[in-house]
Amino acid sequence: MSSPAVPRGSGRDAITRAARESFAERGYHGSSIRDIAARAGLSLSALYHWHSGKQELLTALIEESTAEYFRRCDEALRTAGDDPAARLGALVRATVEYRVSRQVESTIAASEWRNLDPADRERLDGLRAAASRLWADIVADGVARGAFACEHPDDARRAIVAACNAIAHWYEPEQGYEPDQGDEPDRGLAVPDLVDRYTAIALRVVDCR
Amino acid sequence: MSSPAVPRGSGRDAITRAARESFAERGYHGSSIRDIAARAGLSLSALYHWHSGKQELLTALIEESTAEYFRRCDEALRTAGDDPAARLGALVRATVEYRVSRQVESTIAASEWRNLDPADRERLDGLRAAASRLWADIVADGVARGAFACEHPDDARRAIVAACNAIAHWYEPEQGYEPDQGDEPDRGLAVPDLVDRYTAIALRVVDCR
Amino acid sequence: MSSPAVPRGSGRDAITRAARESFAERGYHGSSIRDIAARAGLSLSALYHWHSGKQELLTALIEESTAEYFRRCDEALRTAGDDPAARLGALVRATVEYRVSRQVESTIAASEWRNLDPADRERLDGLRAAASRLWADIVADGVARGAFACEHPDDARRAIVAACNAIAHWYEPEQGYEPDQGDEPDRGLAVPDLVDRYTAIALRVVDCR
Amino acid sequence: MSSPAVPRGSGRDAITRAARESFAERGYHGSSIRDIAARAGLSLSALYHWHSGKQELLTALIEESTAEYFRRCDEALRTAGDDPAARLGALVRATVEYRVSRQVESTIAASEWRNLDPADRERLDGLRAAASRLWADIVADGVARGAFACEHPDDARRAIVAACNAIAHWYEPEQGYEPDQGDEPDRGLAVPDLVDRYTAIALRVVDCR
DNA sequence: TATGAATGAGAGTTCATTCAT
DNA sequence: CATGAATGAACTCTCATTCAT
Repeated sequence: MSSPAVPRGSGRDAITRAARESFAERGYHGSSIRDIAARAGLSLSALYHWHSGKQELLTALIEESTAEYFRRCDEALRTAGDDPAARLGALVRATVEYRVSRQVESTIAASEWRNLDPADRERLDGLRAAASRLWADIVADGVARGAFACEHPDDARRAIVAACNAIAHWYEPEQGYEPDQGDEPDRGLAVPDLVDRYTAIALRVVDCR
Repeated sequence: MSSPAVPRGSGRDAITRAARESFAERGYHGSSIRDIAARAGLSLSALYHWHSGKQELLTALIEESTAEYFRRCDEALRTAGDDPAARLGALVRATVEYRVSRQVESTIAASEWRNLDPADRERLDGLRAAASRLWADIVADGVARGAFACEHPDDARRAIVAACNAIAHWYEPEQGYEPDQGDEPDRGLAVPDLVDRYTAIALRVVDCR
Repeated sequence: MSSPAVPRGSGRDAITRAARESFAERGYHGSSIRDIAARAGLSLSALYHWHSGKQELLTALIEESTAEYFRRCDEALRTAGDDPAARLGALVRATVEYRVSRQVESTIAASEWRNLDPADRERLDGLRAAASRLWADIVADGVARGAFACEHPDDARRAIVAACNAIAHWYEPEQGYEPDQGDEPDRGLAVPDLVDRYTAIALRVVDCR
Repeated sequence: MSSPAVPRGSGRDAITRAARESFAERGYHGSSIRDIAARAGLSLSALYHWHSGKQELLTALIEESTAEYFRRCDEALRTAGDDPAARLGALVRATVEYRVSRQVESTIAASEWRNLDPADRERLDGLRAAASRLWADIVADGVARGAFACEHPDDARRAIVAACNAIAHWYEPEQGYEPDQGDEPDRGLAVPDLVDRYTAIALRVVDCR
């Protein structure tokens, strides 16, 4: 009847995309796989042809996104040298860029973590803890070397991470569809500028000399 | 037959409590009204005797919690005088105290906001925006009067709010059940100390002179 | 609209009855719980109000029927005295009466045994083996005491049991709805007569002197 | 990629074999056509290339097996002479040999008969009735000629048939994989011996002089 | 020959809710 | 006040089958 919205053979991506949208809008438990399949322009059965179920859709999404975050952190720190401020800035940059480029996925990861199945959650909890350690080590090092003067490094770290993460909740990309709707001054802020701003904030939070 | 877990007449509260627990653990869509009734030690029908439905349980919880936040902000600002730093500190205190004393409810409010029914959501959106304005006005005022030197007041505001809000995700109250298990240095930190720490962070974020 | 086929509160039995019918007609996997609920004149949800699921319907049916068989065997042997022929006759009577009075359930038990869930199956396998031993002991005893002259007691036992069990496949109770349709001479044979016939056969199979 | 488990061109048989296994293990409605294809080491589409569907797999299996039973009965009776005992023995032999050599198929035929589609079922019902008549005629003849003294020929016939048919439920072929595991005395009994035993039983059941 | 992609119908089960008492 | 009984809609997932290549 109507021309098929999805070209033959490309069902997998269509479903992944639809799942991402639906999880973002309604949450995991609020999303029905019927809705996901419909969004993808496919039948319910096609979804099961490509994926093993609803849980797998969530797991794949979160896992891929979390892994990317780690890759970004790793790369950023590898080229950051030894200076605590530079290292802190590198991590801020990695986090901000991740939160902006993976705005939807990173938000889903944050809010639907508990809906991972236990085995996957445990595995990924490891990654999370490792990330937390990256931040903690840098702050501790900065304090130890007298670069950072903050009295409560753990709170500083948490504050910085929370601030960076929150970006995904409000940021709207540069070239939006409705540029005239300019009631939000930071709409369309370029990412490098955003990184600079949050790096500055982070350095103040740790009280960098 | 079995001794009633719930004293007569206190059914309403028992249900409210059970709903709070369940929403916190599994989210709104992940919670079943049967599970809530069971947690409360009551029958499904008793739940409907006291409340009009699942939606109402969520709305009441979020509304009450959000209203309390506003009361706290209001009171804090009323006694804060005119100094920008003092006013910012007052708002930080109100927010931190709220996030700690209403740890569970405030988290639910944040994550289940989208599941409010449209009418309620719209109404409460107004409160949210008002809160955002409280913060924004204080920061703007501080910048205008030269008390705060930060270049990007909106980002500063967002960072502070995010940091304060995040407290609910990790804070564990003072008198825990296992005080010896001291592997988390900030476990059981007293609330006034917490307020001081986050006030200091906030002042650094706005670059207060 | 139409008067309810099922009086309030009596849903449990209606469903049990419907499940028995459906399992008998179509087998376990061939029966849908939608069909079972419809046969019972109830909604799908009512089925789940009374039972925990399809599996439980099968298990309850088979378990109850199997237990009854054992009760019958037990009682029959308790009053049978010591004579091997009498004891064999007692077991034949118990089996025939069971197969006739529980015609449908016993057939389901036989054909759907493999669809029990593993835990239940294992438990009931114990009962089955015990029944087999009852038969085997009697035949062995009769042979040992020279009462039975058959050369292959295991085959004799199996033949007798198979013959008794098969009754459920063809027997039609005495007062049928259409007594004129007399093309089957044994239709409506009285149970005591049936017992006598099969007792005689059993005694010939073991070659009773 | 992977070495094909199934040699080219032998797909048809592989599927028939797999269907037989699956129907035997799980029953018709409990078997999925996907599982059958997987067992056969073929794709779902290959199954449909060779067969027209699930129903046909069942029909073919039952039909072929039932036809073979008739061939065996026919042949056995053709060479059996006129003596009632010899003729009864011939039918016992045909049945036992069939039940042993087609152990799996004959069991499926018995238990899945109702799942044949109506047209096929009706046709094959004719064969069944004819078989029943073969037995009945022989018994009646023996009784009429004074060779068999049993009082209830129909019950005798049913008992004999049931006993022979039951063999398929317990018999284990001669050359098992673990011949030492001799806890079942009749394991591996040679077929001619089995035939002798059941012939003897049958003759006792009809009370042959 | 043989395949991977796609489908509609239906499976068992759980949901929030209402009714009769 | 409070209950057990009952419901219809929706859920995730599997089914046998067909299509396009």
